[in-house]
Amino acid sequence: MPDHTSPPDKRATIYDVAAEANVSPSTVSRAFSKPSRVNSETAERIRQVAERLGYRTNPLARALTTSRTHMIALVIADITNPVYAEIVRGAQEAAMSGEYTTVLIDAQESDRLERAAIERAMSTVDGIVLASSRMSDSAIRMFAKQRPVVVLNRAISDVPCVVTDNPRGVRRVAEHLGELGHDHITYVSGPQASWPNGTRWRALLEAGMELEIKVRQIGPFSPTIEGGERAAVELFARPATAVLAFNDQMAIGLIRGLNRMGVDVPGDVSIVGFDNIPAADIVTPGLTTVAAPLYAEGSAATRHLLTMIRGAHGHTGRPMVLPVRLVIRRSTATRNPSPGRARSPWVRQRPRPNPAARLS
Amino acid sequence: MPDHTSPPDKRATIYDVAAEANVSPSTVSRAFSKPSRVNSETAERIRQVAERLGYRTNPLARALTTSRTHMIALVIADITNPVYAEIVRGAQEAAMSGEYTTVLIDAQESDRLERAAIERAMSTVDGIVLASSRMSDSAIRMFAKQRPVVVLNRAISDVPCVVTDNPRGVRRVAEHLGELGHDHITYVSGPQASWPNGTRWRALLEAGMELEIKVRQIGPFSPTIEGGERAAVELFARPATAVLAFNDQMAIGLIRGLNRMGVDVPGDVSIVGFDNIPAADIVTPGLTTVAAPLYAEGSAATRHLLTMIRGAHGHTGRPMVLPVRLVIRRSTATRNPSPGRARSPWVRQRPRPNPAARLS
DNA sequence: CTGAAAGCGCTAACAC
DNA sequence: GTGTTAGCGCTTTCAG
Repeated sequence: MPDHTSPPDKRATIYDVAAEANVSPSTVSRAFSKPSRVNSETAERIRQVAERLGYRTNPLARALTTSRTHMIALVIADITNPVYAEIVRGAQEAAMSGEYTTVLIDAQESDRLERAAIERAMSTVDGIVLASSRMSDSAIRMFAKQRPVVVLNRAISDVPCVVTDNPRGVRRVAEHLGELGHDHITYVSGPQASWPNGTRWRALLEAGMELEIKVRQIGPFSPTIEGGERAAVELFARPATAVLAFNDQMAIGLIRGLNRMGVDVPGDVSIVGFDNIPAADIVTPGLTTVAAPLYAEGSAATRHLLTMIRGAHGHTGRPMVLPVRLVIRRSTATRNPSPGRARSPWVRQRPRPNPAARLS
Repeated sequence: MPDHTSPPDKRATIYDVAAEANVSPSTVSRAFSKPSRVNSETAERIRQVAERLGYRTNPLARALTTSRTHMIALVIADITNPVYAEIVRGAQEAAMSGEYTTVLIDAQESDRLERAAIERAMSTVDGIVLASSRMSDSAIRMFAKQRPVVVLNRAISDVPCVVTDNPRGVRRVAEHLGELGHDHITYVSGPQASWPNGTRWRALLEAGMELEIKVRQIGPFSPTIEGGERAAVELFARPATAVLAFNDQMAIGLIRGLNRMGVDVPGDVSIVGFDNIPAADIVTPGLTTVAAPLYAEGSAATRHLLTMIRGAHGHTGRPMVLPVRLVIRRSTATRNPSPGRARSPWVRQRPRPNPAARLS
């Protein structure tokens, strides 16, 4: 049984290899650097010896001299939110293939926590990907001054950004809802510190203008199922026939909350989400939502970060924008399906005993 | 606009502080170590100077001498699986409060990937938490020889483990199903490399024995919604009235797959999952499942790891076992509700147009 | 192409 | 308590 009281095994060092291979330590070092600037014959011998001794270059020592740790930080707003899973995967993959290790930081939707965690990791990483950061622009810029930073899902001038085409997504939602006969859309707002939240609302305002659809906003609510349930209560007091939620979790919460109060989705109200998380496909009714290329987001941001770390100037011009698409499921339907029923959509104000009668 | 071509700002070093405060570097060092073994007056002065100079101790350099990086690795089987979210949170929290940073590694359900990633991180971390590792026992033992390791959701002799009370959970499921009149339970198996998978099956065998319930197993399938859907097809060929799935994702996939084929849950078949992920509460019908204290798992494992890193011998006796509880929702029901209907549960072999008629 | 020497920023022995 | 002296394992000048 291993005893970990004392520091772990001393591994073979560069000196051991050097001695064994009859060369100087610096030659061993050179044999392991990128363009192996060593006589290919001795290089081979060195590699053999290293293999035999189980030598592994010590990243810490290397980092101390090169000031490159080969680690990047990936900060996400909330690990509990499934959207980040694919983003993390994309980032990991890109990092891996660039010989980089990823340190994941979960900000738990807290500005304060996020800053603290980044501050701690700062000196240990070569760069940072900020996915859906809740920090202020100025805080982000401050970090960006000390380390390469790429921001995901947010546009900040002077910092390289990767975003999805929110305006286009919202526009598609508005068109879709319009075609179904809705002339009024309620936006259920997420965290105010969230950049896409503001962007989506503004895009909706604009789309409403062009398509002659009235819009309004309620909230903010927490971007969770629970937040959506709370929104349902408020929505119940100020009825609507079509709702766009900040994200899928909120949309799912909305459906649940409304059902509980006897409101039928999509019979009484159509609901649209954002993100296309896996759960969007398993709720009843299936959630109409705007899908983003999550994996690509993580991967693009990370690749961009790596090029910056390697010396590029991070083209800070326009943010890189990734396409989205509208996924239509069952949570959206034509308004007032039965023509004779021109009443308010919220006719049944009393909870029905069983909300399962939505055969429509 | 910052130029990252050259290494980032040289930060103030211990020497700068020493010079400014008129003390030796080692004194500065001492002033920053745990029991600050320095004249409290000069300690204060040093701290002031450090503050003014924006001095931050360089963790890399520190690690080089102490061989303690203050980082641990947390390896999870699949970041896409929501169970890990809370585990990660628990681990992060525990790590944080122990002044440790967590490096998250997503193994993507791949033995190979897992090993590779750990090998890369190995020399950079002081210890490892292996959550639901897919590696062989011997591989794990090998790592455990080089670094402190705590294994989560798996029992391996000679390595400290934290597990949940799978046998008890399964037992409760069997009892519950038995009370509902089921005399036969089908276990839908997950990954064979998964320890809890085998454990749960064996526990079911045993419980079946005692409670006089017949059991059988199908699979293995991938532990995802898709895997569950595939299992549904196989299940359709060999009907059952009660099913225990390896995890919630599979259970949800099962429900979907069965519904699609015209089989009603829980009317025709009762389904139970494992884990109580958030989605278990939002599917229709709500999923009966075995809940584990996810956050506590992550936190316990990590705290244990930290004590080992600090020199304890990792009491390798029995694994630490955490309690579970059965969460009963709508996916389980009494067998053959209408007494006159003593037919096979799979009477409707043709897909029904609408599976919503489950008012039970 | 290779060796020698210096040092990254910090801590750990030792002395005083 | 505090200063002095060596390094941790590697890279990087600078010579040859």
